[in-house]
Amino acid sequence: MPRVTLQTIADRLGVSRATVSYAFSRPDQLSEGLRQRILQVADELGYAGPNPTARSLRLGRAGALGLIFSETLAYAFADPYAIGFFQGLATAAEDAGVGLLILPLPHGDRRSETVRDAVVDAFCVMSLPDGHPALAEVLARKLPVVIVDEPYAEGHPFVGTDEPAAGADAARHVLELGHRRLGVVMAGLHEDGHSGWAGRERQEGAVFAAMRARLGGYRRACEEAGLGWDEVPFYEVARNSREAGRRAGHALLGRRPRPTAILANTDVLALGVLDAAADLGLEVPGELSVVGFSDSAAEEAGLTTIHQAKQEMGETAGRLLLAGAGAGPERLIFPHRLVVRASTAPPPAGLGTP
Amino acid sequence: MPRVTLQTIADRLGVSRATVSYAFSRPDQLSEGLRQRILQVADELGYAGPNPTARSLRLGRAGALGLIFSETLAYAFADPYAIGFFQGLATAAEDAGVGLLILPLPHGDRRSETVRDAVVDAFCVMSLPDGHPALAEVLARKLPVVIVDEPYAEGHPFVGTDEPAAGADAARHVLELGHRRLGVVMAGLHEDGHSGWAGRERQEGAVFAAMRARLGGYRRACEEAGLGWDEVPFYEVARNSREAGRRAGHALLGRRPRPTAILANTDVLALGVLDAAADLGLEVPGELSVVGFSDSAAEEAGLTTIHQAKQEMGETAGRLLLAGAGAGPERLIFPHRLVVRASTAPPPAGLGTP
DNA sequence: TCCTCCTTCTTAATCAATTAAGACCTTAAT
DNA sequence: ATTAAGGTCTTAATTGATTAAGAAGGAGGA
Repeated sequence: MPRVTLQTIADRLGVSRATVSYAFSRPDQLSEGLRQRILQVADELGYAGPNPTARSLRLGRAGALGLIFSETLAYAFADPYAIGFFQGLATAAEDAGVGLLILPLPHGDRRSETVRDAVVDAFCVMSLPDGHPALAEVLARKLPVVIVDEPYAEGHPFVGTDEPAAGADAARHVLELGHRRLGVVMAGLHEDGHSGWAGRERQEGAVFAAMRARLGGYRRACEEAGLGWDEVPFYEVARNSREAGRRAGHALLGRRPRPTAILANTDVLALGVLDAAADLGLEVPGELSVVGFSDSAAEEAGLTTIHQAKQEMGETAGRLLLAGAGAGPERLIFPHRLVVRASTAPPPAGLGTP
Repeated sequence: MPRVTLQTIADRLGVSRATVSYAFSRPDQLSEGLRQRILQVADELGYAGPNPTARSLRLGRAGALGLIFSETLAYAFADPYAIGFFQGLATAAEDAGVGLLILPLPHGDRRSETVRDAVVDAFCVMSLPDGHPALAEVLARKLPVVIVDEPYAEGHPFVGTDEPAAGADAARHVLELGHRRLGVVMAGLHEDGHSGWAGRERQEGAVFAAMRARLGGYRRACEEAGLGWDEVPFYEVARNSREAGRRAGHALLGRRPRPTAILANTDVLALGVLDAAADLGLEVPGELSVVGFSDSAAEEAGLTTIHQAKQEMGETAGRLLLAGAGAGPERLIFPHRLVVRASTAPPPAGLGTP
């Protein structure tokens, strides 16, 4: 079966290609009778309608927003924070009648033309590590771009959180409750798959800028409270999963003196820490306080966390992109908020502020 | 700033357009020296690389898989079953180096050209109600298609579950435990936003075919156990949310005689029913048994449910689509499995099988 | 009768690439 | 010296549409 195009139909009816095009896209440009005949012949020939790619080329618009994410798609869909953001982005796309093209980045160093070949009108870049080649590929496309959370790139529209302040708020909360023995667990610092205790070097060398900044916030709050950062055990995990959080929880809670408060990088991790506490028969918040981050899986578990306006961030990013490049290099920092629930309380008697 | 195309660069260097094209896509077709000069000029002129749309047109492939979903995107991202499926689909897309284009369907009857204009190589249609116009629009595109779960359309590749059997398995489980007083809550039967008790008519007239079939499974098991279907209170909810499940739970548990077992259409709904039981101080599974569906949010809650191979279904759908239309009208029914956890047990003494 | 205005359709330029086939020149072998 | 083979670049066809401008014809008014 040969391809059926506008021309096929035109030839069959002895009219010009333009006429057939008008029959589909501008009914008022031709007589109703001819239009009906065209539509009928199109149907008989099994014409699938004007080719979208050709249309796209001619009209100069793709009708889609590209979304770049550092993790595999499967992983992205498993992260509640990301999903919240996607929901917002999707809402904006929906309102504008454009699609959302999720672009897989090959995980190894397998070269890919994904970004180069993506048929999109704009790109949303989310959570890429410092120096990830995909950012350069995106910028090379010279389309409107907005970067979400990381990496920090001068001169490009950005949507994110005041990470140092948010991190400090989380830490300050338990410090003000009187805790002096903190522990920290973070996911998403590096891409090398390493899990375990992390010293100064791995902390400061984290390739995900937002997490590095968040960590800086934790640290500043501790130091301002007179707590030496080196006294705070720091556990790094490769994956943001509940199970990883549990293992980290066991590591942290196995230390002597045992921490009375644990700060987790994400809610999912925090839930894992709660699992570990349950394994050990530790009462939360009586014997252990836990703080999460993002308010993405926290409510039902009664987790104290930092709330982020994920959906609004997504919607805003979407609207920025759809408004085109004219918007200029805006830098939108969304407000966060400490949400105190049932996972934090003052430390057990005798273990708090002297 | 005028557009920079291959031709611009060709003119600047006094070479042909073809040569410039080769410089980008087939380096072995020209001397390294010229190639470098071309690349340099391209850089100087701010050339963004070969236009993907034009490329797509010429090559006859879009590099994307279209995904159609009946709900708004925001809602789709909130449904764990859908997310599981997406993960699988995304994995397949990732492996093939193509993107996943999520297409918003306008919710009202606002006409849209989304499907007609989507630049994709194939479509995955998921959970559309009977007679939804989007299916016709998709079929009109004459691209490879696979339908997931619903609607049932003869002659098109299908990926789904044996819903009648799965529904029956869920019901039979509690019936075999000895329960005689059942209650049912289901989401996703209609699109009219109605919540409340649903009689024969609304049950049999459900526009979502898979849910209709699942319901039929519940019913058959009951009747085979000698239980009249009309004796089983049936509550329908408009949205698949935990909160809706809770309200339905209160309605069902407010009846006298009170049901000793409740079958829920989805895990999310089942969690809501558990909330309602907790509100009423009912012990689960001592005083009430609850069965969910999909095994999407069930594990941590200890919920008995029907496990579905969401991810494999997604991966398979993706591979079918990427293999092209040659695959023929396959009909793949994935196995399901009753997973018994801590939310089901025999009914309280005296309330079970005579 | 002549002019104007519509309606309906056609002409042809344009969107931005890819690629088979051919032309031209150099090198090496016979 | 002749021929074949390679390497390098060009020509031109092709992908499938959109749309401004123009042409042809008929209707209506002066």
